[in-house]
Amino acid sequence: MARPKSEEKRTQLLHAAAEAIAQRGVGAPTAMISAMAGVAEGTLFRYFPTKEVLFNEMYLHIFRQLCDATGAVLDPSQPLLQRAEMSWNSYIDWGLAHPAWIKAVNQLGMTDILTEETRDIERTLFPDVGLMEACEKSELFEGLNIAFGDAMFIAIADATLRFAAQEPARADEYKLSGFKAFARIFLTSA
Amino acid sequence: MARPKSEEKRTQLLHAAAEAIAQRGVGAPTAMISAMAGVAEGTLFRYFPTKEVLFNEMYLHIFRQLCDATGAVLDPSQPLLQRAEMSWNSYIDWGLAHPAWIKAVNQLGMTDILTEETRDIERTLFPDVGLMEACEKSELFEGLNIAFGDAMFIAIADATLRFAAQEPARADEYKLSGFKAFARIFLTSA
Amino acid sequence: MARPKSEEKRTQLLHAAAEAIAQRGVGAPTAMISAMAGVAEGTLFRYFPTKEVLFNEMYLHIFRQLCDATGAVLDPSQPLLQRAEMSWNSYIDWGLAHPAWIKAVNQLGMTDILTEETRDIERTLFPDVGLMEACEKSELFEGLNIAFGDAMFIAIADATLRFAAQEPARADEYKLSGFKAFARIFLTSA
Amino acid sequence: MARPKSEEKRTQLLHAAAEAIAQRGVGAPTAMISAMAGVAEGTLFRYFPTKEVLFNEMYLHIFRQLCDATGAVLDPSQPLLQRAEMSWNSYIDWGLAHPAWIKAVNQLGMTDILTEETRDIERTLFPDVGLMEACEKSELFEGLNIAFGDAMFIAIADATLRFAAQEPARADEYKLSGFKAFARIFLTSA
DNA sequence: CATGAATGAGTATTCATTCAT
DNA sequence: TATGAATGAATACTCATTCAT
Repeated sequence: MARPKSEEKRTQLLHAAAEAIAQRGVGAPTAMISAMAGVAEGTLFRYFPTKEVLFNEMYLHIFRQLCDATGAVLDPSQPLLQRAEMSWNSYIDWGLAHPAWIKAVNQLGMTDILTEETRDIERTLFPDVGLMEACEKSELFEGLNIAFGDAMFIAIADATLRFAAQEPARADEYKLSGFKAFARIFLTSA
Repeated sequence: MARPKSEEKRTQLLHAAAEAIAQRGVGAPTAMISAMAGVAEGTLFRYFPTKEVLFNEMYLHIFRQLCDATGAVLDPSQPLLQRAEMSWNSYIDWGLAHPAWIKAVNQLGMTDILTEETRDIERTLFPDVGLMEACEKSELFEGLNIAFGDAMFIAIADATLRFAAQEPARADEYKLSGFKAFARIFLTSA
Repeated sequence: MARPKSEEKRTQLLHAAAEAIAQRGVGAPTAMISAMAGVAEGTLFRYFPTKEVLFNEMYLHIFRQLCDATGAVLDPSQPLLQRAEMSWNSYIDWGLAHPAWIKAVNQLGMTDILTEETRDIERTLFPDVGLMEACEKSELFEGLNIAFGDAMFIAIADATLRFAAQEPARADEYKLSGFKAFARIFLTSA
Repeated sequence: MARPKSEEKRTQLLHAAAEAIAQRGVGAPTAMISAMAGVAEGTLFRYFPTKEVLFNEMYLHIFRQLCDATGAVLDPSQPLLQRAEMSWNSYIDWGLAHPAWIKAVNQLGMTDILTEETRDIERTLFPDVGLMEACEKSELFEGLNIAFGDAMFIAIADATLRFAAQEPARADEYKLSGFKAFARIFLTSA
């Protein structure tokens, strides 16, 4: 269908929305978003029918980028440990490089603004680092939801990110320690 | 004095605020909060000068309760593993018993509404499960911020909580698996 | 009738009201006034049934003081010119000594808060400097409202006061020049 | 551009503000003002960011009109006496024709709502009737602020206006007597 | 009589959305 | 299609007044 004219403006709006949420929370006015995107107030609504739709699409847009960064480095021929570490490092690096986006996504994620549909798509998106399989095999997570592994990955990574962002000088140490901690969960032979 | 300001109303407002945030996010109207607390709109502002102050105090109030629950079970004579498990279980149990409060605290925690002062007090509050000491001794976290351990505890517990809350029938399994995973980080002999 | 207990509190409230209006205009909250008077919020309403009544009584109270100061110096045995000058000087001196009260009275005077009754009493209060008689006799004001003279006195004095207050160092010069100007109106032989 | 902001609406808001202040004082609600202007409540704030700004701009707008009326009749070739009388008459006529505006301006003028900037501009605006020069030359006002003359003009005119407005049938008599009184100050040969 | 907690109507301002240009 | 002026419902906070203590 007639996707509105400028794909560029769409992207600008998406990014502006993320930036605005990072700065002012989900209460950030649409007028602020359109201003940051360099378009008129009304234009925003030609690309997204409501603020909520904009936020949902923004969430997936950013999450997709995060997943791209995290998944791009996956080499199926490598063993789980290596793959996991590559992904971990990419995740942390991406997070450090895009603090506003991380903040926006985390903030939005706590909210009921995200629709069930968005949550469904989100689950689809996270790259298969091998944790689901590891989850299934692990006597620790036997029988539990296979997304539990990914959730741990993200939970620990986000905590790590917070400390790394606060002490940039030692970001690498946090990155490494965080991963080692994470690895112990999945890669320790009982 | 004419009538002392009612400690009960204060508490009702605090709890109403938590409930309201859980239901409608930080944009929840003060009118909704006062209604839920069973007081007049203006009364809220005799107890808390602004919405932000209310939210900050609410955050600490709830966090304090959470810490009380988590820390009450600590028995210094027990070894770290046991202490950690007791606290872990209390945390998860408390979280399952108060889903709205957990949601409110998490939501508020992502926000810039919390002042630096609130954050400072928060750090003071979390009970000493022994993770800071473990952090310092661990070769994993050597030299890093000693709050990293507590952060991991909370990050993993919150992730666990989310899954447990979603599948209440297996809450105990999640609780146990979550703890085992956490324990591997701190209690694995390298 | 049972005038409420403390005449002192009544006066404090009156003065506090004047001060509050000077500082914040007629929108000054009753709570501010009671605080400035050193009494509880509710106490104000035991002395004055409404804010408007308080303001009306305050207006007359202050105006009465002003008139006392202006009229006290009148010596009926002196000729008009001297009497007028004495009064003029007292008015200006009193105004310079009580800037907040002048401000409050002027501010309130422009407002519809003052009742017709208050206005009536006010007219009664201004001391008879002799201007009414001078008015009647003057071919200038023949047949016009005899209060016109007092109004001129006050109008010119207030303007003088504004300049004198702004340049306190030359207050005396303004006082003298203002009076001379005023005198030309009434005391010039056509 | 979508639609230019309407200069007409701006003016309507300005006039509505004056009318509202005349009727209800500076506490007049913005909702009342927008209603009187025939626009939506929110529209007011697209033209003036705050009520205070609106009031300041209104003050200057009205004062400018008053000055235009008063100054338009000035003919530099005429002697001071004639010029002053022309201006005086215009002032009184304008005031009688726009009682609400006069009331609004006087009310606002007593208030701290007017900024220092507004006061500065105001001083700039009053037409040069020749009183400043007369002030300088007069032995009466020698060395004093040259604005003293204008202040007297306005003070006496406003007092005159009040009486004239109250007895419209004799407005002309007040107008003439007021001017004669004023003239004695400046135009009496010592 | 004095107090100050409680009230709820009232107010300035914001903001998502619409629509005339 | 893009714009931004216009809208009015929604919201945080204030304040005169009441009344239980």
